[in-house]
Amino acid sequence: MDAFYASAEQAAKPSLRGKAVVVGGLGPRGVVATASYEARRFGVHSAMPMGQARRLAPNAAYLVPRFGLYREISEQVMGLLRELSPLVEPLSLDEAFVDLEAGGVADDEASARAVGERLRADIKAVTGLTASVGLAASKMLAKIASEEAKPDGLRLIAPGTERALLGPMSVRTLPGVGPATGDHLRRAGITTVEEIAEAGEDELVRLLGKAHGGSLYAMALARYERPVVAERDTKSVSVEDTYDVDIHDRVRVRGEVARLADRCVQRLRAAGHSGRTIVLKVRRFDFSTLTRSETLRGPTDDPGVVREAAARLLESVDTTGGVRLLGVGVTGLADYTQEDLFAQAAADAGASGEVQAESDAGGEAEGASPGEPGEVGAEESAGPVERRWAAGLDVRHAEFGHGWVQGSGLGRVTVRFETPGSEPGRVRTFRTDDPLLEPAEPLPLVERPGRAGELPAVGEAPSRVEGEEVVPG
DNA sequence: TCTGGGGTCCTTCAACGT
DNA sequence: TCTGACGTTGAAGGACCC
Repeated sequence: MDAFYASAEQAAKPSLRGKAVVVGGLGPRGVVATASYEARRFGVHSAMPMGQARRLAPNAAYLVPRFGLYREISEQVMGLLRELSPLVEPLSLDEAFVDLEAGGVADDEASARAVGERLRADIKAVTGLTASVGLAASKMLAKIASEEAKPDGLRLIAPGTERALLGPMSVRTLPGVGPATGDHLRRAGITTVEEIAEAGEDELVRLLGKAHGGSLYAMALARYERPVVAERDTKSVSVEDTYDVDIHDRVRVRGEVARLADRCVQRLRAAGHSGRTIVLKVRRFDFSTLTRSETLRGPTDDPGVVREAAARLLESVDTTGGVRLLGVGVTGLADYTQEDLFAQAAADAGASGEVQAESDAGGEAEGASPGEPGEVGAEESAGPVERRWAAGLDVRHAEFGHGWVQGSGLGRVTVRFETPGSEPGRVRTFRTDDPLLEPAEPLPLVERPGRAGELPAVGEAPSRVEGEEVVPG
């Protein structure tokens, strides 16, 4: 999908169409998740500190991400892909590989193009958003093709033309070559893909190690082929928080670690997993990051056990000077727990109460949208609940209807009243505690057809390929 | 007002068992 | 009994991706 989060926001908010939109963390330490193409013209790009983005594009709309909405759109798109082939490998919410051959698509250029174009049309019809398709003989090439196709295009790399195409490209084009590897290669005098091929496998392995060097060499020769894997097992679950201000108070650090452990276990359980290795992550005031881990005798999904392990690990970490980030993770996942194996009876009596009591001290209401970043809600502090309205979130006003938060502060919240299907709407300002104003769910970007078949093309042979692969037989 | 969050994979080193 | 080779595991860190 093209500039996925930003495009979704533009589709949801008519007044933002054609405007610079930046989605990401809005706090003092936020970074850009996605910038619309209009914002990119100002030099704003993913992973850029939000402060820098605001300096470059002061008039852009800055919005908090709404993962619930993106997930829904993603599922629609993945559904279209699965109609194309049983072999669909999602890479993220907005990207996936599809093995067209496994879907019975004829192995010729015209057929592939036809499928790709129909897919793009179907995605547009179902989600209202544009997608780009890369077609090639391997995942790596399909990915490069899709990058070249953006925005809103299709690119096919014909068999036999791969090396000529890749040769002059920067090594950074290859997936897996980031800033560090790029630098490493540059110091060795290698800046293009062709130069990787010329250097030879031994030299690449010497420079980058067996795995990385070997795969990069294969990529440069366009010989890097890995199958599309539909079902990937999750290997770890983790949660982490960056704090607006460094935490110095050791007691507070302990408290945060306990909270993170609980949140991690919630996620672990929701995924139906347990895990054996507990990992604590600490990023200190100077951005140095360290991890400490401990492997238990057996897998657990007990919040108390994870919390205690995380607390033990914290004892070996010096936090004087302050910490900016804390995280707790679990790896070595299993789908049973040590506790399952015995003491089930005892657990029924005691442990179930424990589980309830601890995960949400603030009550059970969190279940619906736990910890969604930027959600409207109370800080976990004592005292009266002050509602915070994050920019971009949906709201409903009893009198004016559906809208979204344009901004808030000084006890006021500004709302623009519009919906995906409406004209750009009017803006009104309310007190943050206005009883007529409440958080709302996102509206669908496209009017649901309701009666299937009314829209002719949809469902014909939809799918979407951000990368796809046709493994040569 | 530099640098998020949630992942994956790889490398290195140490400890341990055979 | 000592030593070395080798495989496996665990711990820690780094690079990369979206």
